[in-house]
Amino acid sequence: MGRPPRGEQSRMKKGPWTPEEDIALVSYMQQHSLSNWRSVPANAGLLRCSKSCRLRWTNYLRPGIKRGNFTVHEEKMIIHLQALLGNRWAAIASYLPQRTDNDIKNYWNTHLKKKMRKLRNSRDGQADDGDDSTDASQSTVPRGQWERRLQTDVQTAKQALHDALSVHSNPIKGLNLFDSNPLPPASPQASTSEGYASSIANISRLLQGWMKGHPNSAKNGPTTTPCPKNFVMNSSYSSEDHDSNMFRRSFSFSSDASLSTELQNRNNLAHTCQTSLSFRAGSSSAQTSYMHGKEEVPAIRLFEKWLLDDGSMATPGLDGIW
DNA sequence: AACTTACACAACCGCCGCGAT
DNA sequence: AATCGCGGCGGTTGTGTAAGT
Repeated sequence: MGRPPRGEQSRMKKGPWTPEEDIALVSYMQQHSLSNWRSVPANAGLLRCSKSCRLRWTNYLRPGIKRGNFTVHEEKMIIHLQALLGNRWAAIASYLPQRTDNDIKNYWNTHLKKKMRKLRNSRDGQADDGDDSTDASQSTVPRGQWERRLQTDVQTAKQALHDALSVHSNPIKGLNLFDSNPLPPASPQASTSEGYASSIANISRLLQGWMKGHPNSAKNGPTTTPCPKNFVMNSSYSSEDHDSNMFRRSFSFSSDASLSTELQNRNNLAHTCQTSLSFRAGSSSAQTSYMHGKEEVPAIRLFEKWLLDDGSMATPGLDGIW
């Protein structure tokens, strides 16, 4: 194999992706089953490194990604999964299949971290000291206190995750987190997706412009314009479209990529559950939950039970954020 | 209107784990 | 067992835009 020569690497393009590049990548991804990312840039005719292509695909172009503001439900999930798992955004993202880890990470860093800090300060009656840590890992706390705090945090996480999973009468006893229909926004403000919408709208408009100039699009009316195989660009884009629906109207795919994505996410969930159990195994206060008599309980069931049982938990300070 | 600041999000960088050789 | 390349992850930076002065 071998790395690309330095000179070649330096010729790689950086910075924001253009609509043409997006189209090239989407087109390639639709026509080829992905064997390795390394071959993608050359085969798709892109002057990008494989990493950049992978990132662009997974964080932006991949079908099934939900754009726009986070719902209260999602927000709760993130906050408490973060308390539970730490900054393991990929693991957290596996619980929110339509969101990317990058998206969640950004949302945490720009919104939730501040929110949590504010909350903590108001609870502790302290001024904002700029301390970003929000989990049980604060090293300044003495060990005994740290353990109690960890227990409290875990307890808090359990309660709130329980709340989050129960929102909108979610008929779970199991983790039914894969509803393909996004929950309705909790407030009119939350329903606006201007930030993403504007950027996607821009891309869509640029794509339209590009398609107009494209020979294949000549004489085509405002209907769908076949571009690559399996890839259809709908040029009747409306700026009133929202979130992923808008995106789907701009890019519609005939493959079942989103389905496979969901299946993958389900696998990720199972993996995450196992990971979480391993995580907890490191905590002396949590090890007993592994033992359910002599019965061997599947990891996912155990984790589910751990999350959802014990409904009498206090949620110190977390109510009232929303 | 011009400039500055804050914010949101996209993209990059560096590290790590894993599998292949 | 050691090495290498790839893919994935989390932290950080860059960039465009909105809000404020």
